[in-house]
Amino acid sequence: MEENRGLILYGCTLAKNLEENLPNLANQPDFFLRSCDEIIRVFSNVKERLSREVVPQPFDVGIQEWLRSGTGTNTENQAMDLLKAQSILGHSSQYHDAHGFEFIGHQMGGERVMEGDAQGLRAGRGLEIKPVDASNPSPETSPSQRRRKRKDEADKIVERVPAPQMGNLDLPPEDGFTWRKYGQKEILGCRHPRSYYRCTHQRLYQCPAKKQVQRLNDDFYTFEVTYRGNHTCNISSTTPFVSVPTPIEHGTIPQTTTTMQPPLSHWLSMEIKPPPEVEAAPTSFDTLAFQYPGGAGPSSSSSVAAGGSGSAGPSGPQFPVYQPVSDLADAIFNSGSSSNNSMELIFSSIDENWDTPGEKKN
DNA sequence: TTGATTTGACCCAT
DNA sequence: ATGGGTCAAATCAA
Repeated sequence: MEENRGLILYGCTLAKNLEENLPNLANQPDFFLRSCDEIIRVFSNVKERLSREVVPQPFDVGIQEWLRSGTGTNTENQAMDLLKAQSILGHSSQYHDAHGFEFIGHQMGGERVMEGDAQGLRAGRGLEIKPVDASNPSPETSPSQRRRKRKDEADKIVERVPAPQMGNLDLPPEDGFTWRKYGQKEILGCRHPRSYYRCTHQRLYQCPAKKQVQRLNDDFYTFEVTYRGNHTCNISSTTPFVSVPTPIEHGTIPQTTTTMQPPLSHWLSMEIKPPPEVEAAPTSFDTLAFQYPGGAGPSSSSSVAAGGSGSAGPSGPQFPVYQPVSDLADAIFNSGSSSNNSMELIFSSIDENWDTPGEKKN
């Protein structure tokens, strides 16, 4: 099952890369085809594997269980899964991020830590996630409650993530959601100002998610990101199918199976090495390589993730058994190269076809 | 024109 | 009284 997860993540990653580079592929149909073939190969592999496994429950439920148990704060597990996936597919690969960090995932006393070999280790930095109290997942909902946040320390998750090492160092780490900055303050005892963000879709969807971003006093290259509230908007800027650590997800099963995004800065920052046959393609696979948001990558200059999207649908991660690749390809072809929402289009298209009968949408 | 960012002011918890 | 979180007008950028 771990291997399957890695394969799926790898497939999604390839699709994401393809989506991000659609504008560059207009004149390279051959490379586009090869990329599609690779995606097809990955998902076909998953399909075969799943079909061989005995699944004692409906497939989509199994996937949701899998997502619930295997994601969330386990970005390092995703890293290892992706590594395994490439191994399964016969790709020689090492697991590096865009800065050449070699990731080592391990667990320390309940706290999950992802360490990089270079500066990350030097600074004792890593992915640090502190779910505080899952039993009280009450997102802020009304203006009258907004001043009570300080009391409600339970409703937050604190992460430490590495800052971009190149490009605009002031950009906060990407986490897969789109955020709108609404404030910045100098904080007593803090060398750097604290920035306040809320979900871009706060108004449209009454999404209460917020985050604070602050550099550490003693490590300019590390952000401490505090998440509060739970996304209800179902709209993310990047890859679907993965869960982000939010208070509501710790402990109880969320009422809505809103698919959350991981701190994508972590697994998006991991370079996916091209498979040999793709490397040999006329166009280097490097054009599809991940680039760190805020660095030289395709990210927008804003504080948030670049275009692309990947709504997983409000009824939770639906996963295809049949037709996924053809639908994906159709969506890509129909989305147009200039669309910023092509992935959203893709996955909404997929959702339409993969919705399990009986499950209702929001 | 529209959406995002900046920044000073305001409000509330401590 | 003070500090942290948010608001909202002004400004910027696409």
